[in-house]
Order: sequence, then structure tokens, then C-alpha cells
Amino acid sequence: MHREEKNEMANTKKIDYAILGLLSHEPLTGYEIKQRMNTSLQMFWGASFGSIYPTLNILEKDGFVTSEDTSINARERISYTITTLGRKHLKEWLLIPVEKDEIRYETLLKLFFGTENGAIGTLKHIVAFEQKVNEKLEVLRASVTILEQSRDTEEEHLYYLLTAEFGVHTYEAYLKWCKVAKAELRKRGK
Amino acid sequence: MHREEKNEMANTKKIDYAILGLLSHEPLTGYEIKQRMNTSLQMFWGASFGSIYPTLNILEKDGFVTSEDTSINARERISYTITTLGRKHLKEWLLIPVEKDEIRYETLLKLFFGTENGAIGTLKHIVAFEQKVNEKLEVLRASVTILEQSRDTEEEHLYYLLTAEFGVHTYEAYLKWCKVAKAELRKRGK
DNA sequence: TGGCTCATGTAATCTGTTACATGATTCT
DNA sequence: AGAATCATGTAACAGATTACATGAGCCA
Repeated sequence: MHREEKNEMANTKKIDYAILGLLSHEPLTGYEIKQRMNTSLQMFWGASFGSIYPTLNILEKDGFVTSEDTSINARERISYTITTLGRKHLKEWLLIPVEKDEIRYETLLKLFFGTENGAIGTLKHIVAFEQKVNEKLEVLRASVTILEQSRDTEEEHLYYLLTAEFGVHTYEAYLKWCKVAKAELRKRGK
Repeated sequence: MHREEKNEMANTKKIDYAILGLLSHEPLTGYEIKQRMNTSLQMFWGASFGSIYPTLNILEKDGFVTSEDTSINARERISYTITTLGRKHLKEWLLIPVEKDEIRYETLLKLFFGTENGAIGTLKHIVAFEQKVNEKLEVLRASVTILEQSRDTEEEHLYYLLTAEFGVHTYEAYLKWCKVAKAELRKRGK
């Protein structure tokens, strides 16, 4: 196993860029950032409040964002806006090659060790997986339809569209695989 | 945003089960476990030495594995074997529904924020992604060919095969998407 | 002899989640 | 009135990586 090579400049914290990226489109509150992570970025990125709020403070201290009180009456609201410096910081990161793409699929882990569980037990996990994928695919298809209408007028939407299309391609492949896997396991499961 | 509901029994550490699962097939050293993670499990799970060795010790303390000195001359080697209790522990986990499947794709993050980087810059990330996928696909296809020959005689191989086929389906979908995305961005990039 | 692979392990550190704490507003 | 949502934040903890430390065996 070759020596894990030294990471020159690598492995910067990604949440900073995820947040900066979201703010590059429009000013947002921490709460709204969390919502974006749960919807638009949901399929390939996530973060909890417990990491979003502290990161926002650090980003401000570093001069990458500015904050503004946008409270409505007594309802507290702090909107963050990206600065020129923050944009530069984001752009620099966008320029460097991708360090890591990774998936952590418990479903595949349970599948890989399927012998211990048997064909029937493993089948259940695949069926559950299939159902989740079906739900997510529906949502993605809806957003593709919407984004297609504005991809030529709003530059950002082209990139959102490509991301959503990635999801559609991927999830459709998952479903095709589910069919094959289910058939194979049903043959064994008796 | 609905209250994140309380996790009754959930969110057990997964590395324990990944290791127990590998040991359910055959006794292995910590070093060999790492190798499996870098090859067979590579596409959906990973771990470093810094988490494998300590976990192995805990697993032994808990009675889920036993260790045996299998040194060759002065070359230290400690092989771990799963116990009946360990098998039971693994089986119980395999029975419960999957908690989380997640992907963390930096490539998609950089794509999503493509406006800041421009079509040409974003294209580079896709080309790099495509190349990596091509390499991995080749390896996966080779293992599918091998596993197909033994899926009916060796039960475990059926599950390895299904996992590898998942990878093939997924990666083929990625490549199809790369084509579409590249074409779209090339149209913009001038 | 030098470099790679085999082999184990620990300490410092990083990153992030979970659970808690608090409170306003809106919807039914 | 009560539930859900909007909204911010912190402390404790979990989980894992990275870098370091150490050394044997093998191959060119």
C-alpha cells in the first residue's frame, strides 16, 4: 500500500465553499442555507445547523461574508451577503481539481454481506432502497422540467439543470439495477 | 423544518459492521481489512488505519472477534476471526432497515456553483470526473466477468456480483450524463 | 543499498452531529 | 389553543483522518 502522499494544499473544509457558493447566488440566512441543503443540494451535500451557524461566524470574521440584521418585528433574522473577497476565495477553490467524490451507501454494505442475512432479508433492503429512489426521482424530474424553461435565460439555471440531470441519470440507473437484483434474489429466496 | 426526530436506537457506528462483515467471510489482519476497503468496498465505503486498528481492539474486548498471532518470522501479523457472538451482532444489524445512504460529490458542488467558474472551467471538472469513472468502470467490469462464473457455486459471490453490478450500472449512467453535460457546456463556452 | 510493500499502532486534530436552550410567528 | 415553522445559537460528544513512530521482508 503506497505511502499516503502528503496533501500539499488540499483538504480544505468544504462546508465553507458550500455556504459561500449558496451565498454567491443571493443573500441568505443560516436557516435558509439549511433549507437549500435539504432541497437543492440534498442529493450530494448536507450540513446541520450545528455546523452552519458557527461557519457563518468564521466566514464573517475572515471577511468572506457580511451580516445584516433583517429581523421582522421581534423575529430574529440575520442575512449574510458574500463579499468580493469571499467571491475570490470561492473562485479559487472552484479552479482547483476535485479532491474527493465519495459515496457512503449502507444499503450496499448490507448487500455485500448479504450471505449472513439471506436472500429474503437482503431483498427487503433493495425494495426499501427502490422506494426511496422513486420518491427522489419524482422530485428531481419536476425540477428538471422547471429548469429547462429558464436554462437559456438565466445562466445559473443551466448549472442547476445539469446537476438535477445528473441525479435523474443516476437514479434511473439505480432503478434498473434494482429490477435485476430483485429478480436474482427472488430466484434464490426459496 | 420539522423537528429532527429522536433517534431511538439508530446511528450505531458503521465501521464495526464493515469490519465484522469482512471477517464474516474470512479471518483477516488489520492491514488486509484496509486493502479490502480500498478494493472491494472502495466504491461505497472507506476507512483509514487510524480507525481500523482501534476498532479491532474494541471488537475484541467486546468478544465479537478473537485475535491470533500469525507473524512470519519477525514480521508482525495479527489475524482476527469473528466469533459466534460477533456473527450474531452483525446479523442483528443486517436485519434493521438502512438508516442513511449518502453521497458527497465535490464534483457536483463545483458544478452547481458553475456560474462563478464559467463553462470552460466547469467542463474541466467534468472531463476529470469522466476519466476517473472510466478507470473504475474498467476494473468493475473485470470483476463482474470473474464473479459471474462462480455466482451459482459460491453464495457470497452472488452478493459481490450484485454490488459490482450496481457499480457498473451507476458508472455507465455517469458516463452518459458526462456526454450530455459536456455538449451543453461546450455550446456555452465560446 | 534504496525503495516499496507489509505491518501495527498512537496522539493530535479536525469536522461534524446531536441534544439542548430559547423564543416569535403562522396556520388550523 | 396547540402544532408546525421560522430562527439562532452552544456544549458535549462522536467519529474519523492525518501525521508520526517504528520496523521487517522483498526485489531490482
